[in-house]
Amino acid sequence: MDIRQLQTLVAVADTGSFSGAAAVVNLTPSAVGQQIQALEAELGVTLFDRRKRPRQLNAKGEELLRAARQVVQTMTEARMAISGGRTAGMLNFGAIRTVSMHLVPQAFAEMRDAYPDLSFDLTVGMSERLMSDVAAGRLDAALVAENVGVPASLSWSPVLTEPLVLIAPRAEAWRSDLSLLTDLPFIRYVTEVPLSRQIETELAALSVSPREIVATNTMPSVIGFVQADLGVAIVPKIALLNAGTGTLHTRPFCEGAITRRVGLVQRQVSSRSEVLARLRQAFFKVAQMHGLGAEEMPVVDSTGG
Amino acid sequence: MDIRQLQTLVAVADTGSFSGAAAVVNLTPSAVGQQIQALEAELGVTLFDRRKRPRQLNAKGEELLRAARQVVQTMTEARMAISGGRTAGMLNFGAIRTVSMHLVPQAFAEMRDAYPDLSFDLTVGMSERLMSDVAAGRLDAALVAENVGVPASLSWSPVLTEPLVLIAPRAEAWRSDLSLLTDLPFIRYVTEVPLSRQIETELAALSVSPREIVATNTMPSVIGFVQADLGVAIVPKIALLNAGTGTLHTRPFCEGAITRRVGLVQRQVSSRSEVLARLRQAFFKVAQMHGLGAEEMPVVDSTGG
DNA sequence: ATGTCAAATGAAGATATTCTTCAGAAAAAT
DNA sequence: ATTTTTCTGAAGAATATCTTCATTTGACAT
Repeated sequence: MDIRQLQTLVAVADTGSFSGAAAVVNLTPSAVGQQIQALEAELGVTLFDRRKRPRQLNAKGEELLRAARQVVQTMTEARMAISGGRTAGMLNFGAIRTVSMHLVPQAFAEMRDAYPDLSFDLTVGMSERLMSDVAAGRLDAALVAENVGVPASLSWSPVLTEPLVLIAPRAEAWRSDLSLLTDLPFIRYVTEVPLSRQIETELAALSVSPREIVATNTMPSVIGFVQADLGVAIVPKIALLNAGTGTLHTRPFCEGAITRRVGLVQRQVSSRSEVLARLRQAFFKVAQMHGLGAEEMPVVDSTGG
Repeated sequence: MDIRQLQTLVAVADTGSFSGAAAVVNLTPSAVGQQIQALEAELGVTLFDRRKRPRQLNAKGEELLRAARQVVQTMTEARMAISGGRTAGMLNFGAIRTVSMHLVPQAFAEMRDAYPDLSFDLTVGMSERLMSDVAAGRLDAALVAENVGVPASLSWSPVLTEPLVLIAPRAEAWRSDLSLLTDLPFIRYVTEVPLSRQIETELAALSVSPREIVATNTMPSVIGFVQADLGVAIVPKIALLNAGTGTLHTRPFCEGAITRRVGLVQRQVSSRSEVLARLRQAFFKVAQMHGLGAEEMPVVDSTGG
């Protein structure tokens, strides 16, 4: 089965006639008919209702058509990716809020030299939403948290490992972890993102049930409450890049054992894969500058050009 | 470009050698080499690093390999779907909670006659999660709410339209909609599912801000609170099938204008599509028996067998 | 180094496929 | 009824793909 046959099937479905399709794929109508016949012979079924005159796909034909569209789509993407790839134009990128403020802009800046004709559109959202936007093609890629279900058509690869840190007012620096969490009020971060669930889970695992005094749903306000001497909180280290840490006491939570991984999701087959491989490197570099590096630096394979 | 060429590329990647691949695809090593060369010629690039001896894919080769795997996968599915389809064995199905109790079991019962060798595994969850499970292949299909992002590889088609109804204690039946919502306490349904967001939105659109007295996160408990005379609530009509409505006053919310559509998600290309088309019909039938029918009954195209 | 060996490439010929051309049939449009 | 458009079929040319067999290549062990 040749992909060109699938392409002509798509053309037939789109134009509504064999001869129309012939014009689209630059063949004679006869050749189009033969290709369709070849498909029918190979599958052992008829694809068209040949009694009606505007030839109409039957159920099996529709079935094959859906597959054909998908195959043609991925092969077109793959061809583009292989022959140079789209290294210019708008790259639609998504990121979760914590990394959207410093990490992403700095990584984008790193890219300016290598790809001067590339521009960026950044969408901030929650991991699940960003993931489904990538799957649907509305985004080219996104930086999202780990542990969200990844469809088979997407790939997730780690970019940075954020430690979770315990923050408290300066004056309380002398206390132990346990004392901070049980003797001082706890500022809870309540949203629907995986991060807030993860913090809850980790606390429960340590059998710590802190006295809650304030619950808020934005990271800056969590930090603000701690700075205002109202209690302690657990936040990803990167969130502290925004606020001056002068008035805060910061320490790794659970000796840095509790971390949260953030990675790049993209479609398995994407015409942007070259740019994205480069972007991933840039993220690594910037993450390491902030002491958030993941396990190992990715290698770019530049052979076969 | 022939799909067999992509298949041999996959075989080469899997076995690690041309001759190994030759055995897999039932060809001579020479033919395998020629197929790879044909691919390279068509794309105008080299795919393998030919200096090293266990031939290794280069970057472009890996790119094509990902596309090839995807193409082979979808064509295999499509072939199965076309040649009879998998109408026996375990069908992994997902559903949101409200429909999992009556609608789904009844629809499954409808299927027993047509497909006696088919068995069902039902997973209950939230729409987003179910959707990503379908995309990842862990489920064959699922019944989920509308308005969640649908990846391009999936299709969503409506199955039932649930009206949202206002429920109140019997004694308050004389009140107007507005009076019920503003003069009586409101039992809020707070979860992360789209339904609870939708209810909030609709209330806000009507400029109604009810006095909240209780917030709870399960549908049976919402109904329980109303039955206990604590206030009014807004729930999908289908949720009332569980509880006896004897003690409740029920009326359409906004004259039935506010509805919530539930539909079937499945992969665009699936070897189960025949069974799923039939199942969708069964859902329609059962939904109409409960007065929840969507716009129109789907037509099954049974030609071309 | 050098020989050995499995594996990949290359050339040649047989086979199969896929295209175009042209003629005929069949449905739609005038 | 006639024209027009659209599809099918046969024949032959052009192309592609397979197998066979000889040759070359690179890895590995001696």
